[in-house]
Amino acid sequence: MSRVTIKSIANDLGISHMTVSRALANSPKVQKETRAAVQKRARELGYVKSAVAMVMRGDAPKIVGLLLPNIVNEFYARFANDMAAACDAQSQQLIIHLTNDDLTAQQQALDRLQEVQAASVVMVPALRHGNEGAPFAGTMRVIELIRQDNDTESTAALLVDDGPAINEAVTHLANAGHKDIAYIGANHELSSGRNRLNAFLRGAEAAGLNVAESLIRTGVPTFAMGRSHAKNIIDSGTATAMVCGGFEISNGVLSAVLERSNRTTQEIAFIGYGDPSFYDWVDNGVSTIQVPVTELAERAAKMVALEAGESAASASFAARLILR
Amino acid sequence: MSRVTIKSIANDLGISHMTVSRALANSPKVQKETRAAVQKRARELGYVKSAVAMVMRGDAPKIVGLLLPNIVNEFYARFANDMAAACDAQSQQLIIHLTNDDLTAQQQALDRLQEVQAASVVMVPALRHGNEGAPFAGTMRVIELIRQDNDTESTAALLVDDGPAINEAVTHLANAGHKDIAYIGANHELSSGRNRLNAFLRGAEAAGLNVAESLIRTGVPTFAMGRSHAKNIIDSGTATAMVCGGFEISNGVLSAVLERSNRTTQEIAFIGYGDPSFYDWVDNGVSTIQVPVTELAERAAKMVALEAGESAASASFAARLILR
DNA sequence: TTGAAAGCGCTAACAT
DNA sequence: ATGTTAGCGCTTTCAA
Repeated sequence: MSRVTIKSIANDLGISHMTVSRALANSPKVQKETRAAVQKRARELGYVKSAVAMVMRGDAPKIVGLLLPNIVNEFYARFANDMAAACDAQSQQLIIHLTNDDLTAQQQALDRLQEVQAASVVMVPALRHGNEGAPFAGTMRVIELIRQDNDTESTAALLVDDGPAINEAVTHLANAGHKDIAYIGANHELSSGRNRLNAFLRGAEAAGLNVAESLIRTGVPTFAMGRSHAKNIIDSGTATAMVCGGFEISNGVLSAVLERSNRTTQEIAFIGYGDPSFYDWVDNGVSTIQVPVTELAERAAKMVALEAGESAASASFAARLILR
Repeated sequence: MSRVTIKSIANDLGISHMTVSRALANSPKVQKETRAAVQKRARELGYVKSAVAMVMRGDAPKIVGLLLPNIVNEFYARFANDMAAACDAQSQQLIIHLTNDDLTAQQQALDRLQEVQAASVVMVPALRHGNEGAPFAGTMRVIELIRQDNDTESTAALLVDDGPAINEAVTHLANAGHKDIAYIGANHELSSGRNRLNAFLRGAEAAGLNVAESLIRTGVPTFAMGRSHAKNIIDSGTATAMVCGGFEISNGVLSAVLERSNRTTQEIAFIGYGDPSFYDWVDNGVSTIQVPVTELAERAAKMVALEAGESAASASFAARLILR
């Protein structure tokens, strides 16, 4: 019941393991009949070439790592889905690790991937606070997704150019008569968080709005964070509209909006971030900032398919404001 | 720039590679100072033990395969998420392959996993039609999820006992006055599909309903399939309620229901399958058959953690009818 | 046309 | 306490 190897096949057939190796590689230097016989026997025995041995010999292992905070949020799920499909097409193995935006978990995952000699890692970098060390990925090709770690600006990144869309969202709300617009978004330790907030502020300024400080809420981007800030803002009655800057946050805010809308007649406008399919189905359609998942995943797949030497170039894809 | 190995460290330090090996394993048989020196140098050089070499030596590779039709449907996403978390905790690598319910893709994925010596595979088996061969997984431990392939009834399976809940769903609709209830579900080539349909039929019979054949729709369980059958049923006006038997189907049916509800005042009752979080948010809450994802994933994680020898026992978890 | 040897990184089993 | 050898599965190089 042990593994079928070229040696065991060779033994079985009473020939050398090299002949088996050549026969399985369809080498013309082995007798036609022997070749056929070997291939037949290999099939019968259920022989599978050991990728492990090949890697030991020096073949680049076809392994891609994917590090995500979670895989339930539809943005991450879609990205993982598209990456998995692309990897299947490129006969790469996709190894997924969850970080929950935790640095320790992230580093552990990176270590594991190094152990198996993963060639590339696509990761949503976890947030670092001050003195914590930068993630270490050894010789693996790293592609940062959505966010960029401050200390690794040399590594390739796939970012979302969401500034214009966020700006437009604010303008849209202002044009609709909203004077008090709140922003709930990811903390500004990462460039993406800062950029989103800045886009919001610029939009407000352009619309001639004065945004109270209490209406700017940033923090670790989680469902719970979005939900609690949204509840707080709604209950305080200090804003008539909210703009989100983060996938999880957006869902959290949405849940708060829906819950509160059952109690009061007071409507609060809300523009989400990310575009899970159900945003079209909820509450007569949720307006949102749509992030180009497919493009991101396609580009990521191309980058992990690059040869060992080639270096991947960063890229940025535009987000779109979807009004419903 | 090449990989740091025990040999390269040994060279660097002018000692034998075995001393390095022992030092890194914290063996007491090596001088305390040497041990410390080696460990320090290894850290400096960024040494990572090669999992590949360990597997070559005979260590069981800590690799788990996960084969899903897709990873976007929230049930699969949640399962993958929980499995990934569990695997991280058990220091296993989780390799995900998408099958799209296609047999060829499924077999390719299985072959890849055999190549890397995956110890276990958790898979939602793709549907087979008649003469197609059974999936071949070599010596890997196979755990079938949700559905069970007819020809592999010996392999372990994690199933959902949804009969009672489906039955209850029909009863509930009948009690609410519905006389014409449609069923849209997975095809009956797999036991799960048959079971669901049977549960529906038994429920209808118990309620004294005579279900027209045109109201029973089964087929390959996809979003599009559910959507088109639902549209057709709604437009024909032959039913006042629908029950779903499949995750993707359920979302497809829901999309049709929502689309049609914008045009007519005629309400059609609908009981979904699976419980993505947004079912609570859509259309004042969608009633559904809730499948115990967490329990399934937990059990799956336990099964893949078993030693090579131990065999995993099948299990079944009860689904619940959630009324909203 | 076939076979034998060597080596990828690692450790158990023997030397020393 | 440290070093040497051998072997896991495979292919490249060299020999017959």
